[in-house]
Amino acid sequence: MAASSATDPATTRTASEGSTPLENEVRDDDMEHSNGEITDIRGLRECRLSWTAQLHRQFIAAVKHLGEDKAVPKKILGIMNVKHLTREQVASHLQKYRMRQKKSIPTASRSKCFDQDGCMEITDYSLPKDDLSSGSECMLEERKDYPSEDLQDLQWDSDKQEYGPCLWNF
DNA sequence: CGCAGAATAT
DNA sequence: GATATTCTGC
Repeated sequence: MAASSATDPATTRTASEGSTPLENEVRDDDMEHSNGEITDIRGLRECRLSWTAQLHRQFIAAVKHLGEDKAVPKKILGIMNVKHLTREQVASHLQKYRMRQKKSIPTASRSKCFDQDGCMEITDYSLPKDDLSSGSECMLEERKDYPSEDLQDLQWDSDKQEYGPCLWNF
């Protein structure tokens, strides 16, 4: 458990973020080799997108608007209108999102209902427009009157999830 | 050939 | 467990 994986994912930017804090230039390409040398730096690629609750909301809102069954990465991407962010990133997250539904619903069906990880109910699905540059505006209105059946996503992470200038390095 | 989905790897 | 990457099907 020495776990030195002090990733510290949440504290992306809290208060001040004026001075380019991270400069990712580390391209450690050291593959593992069966020599006596330590080369375990692999796996330490911190460049993963942190899906914050705010980002989640835009994702969820887009999915809800399109329809869970019709929501495809490209459309979600377009509706979210987040400058960076690739289709793969949305697709990857979409998998997780869908996986959660498939596991939550058929499992309990409607018996236990109370989750285990303390999912907090989000009653505010607004589309706050993150960044915009082109005239791509999305007028989406969200209501919280979904069928109470799909109540699962989101995990209110402490209080770091203040939304603002989403700036992940690319 | 691009996109979406699942499978797999990190 | 979460996200990225890879592979396959369409």
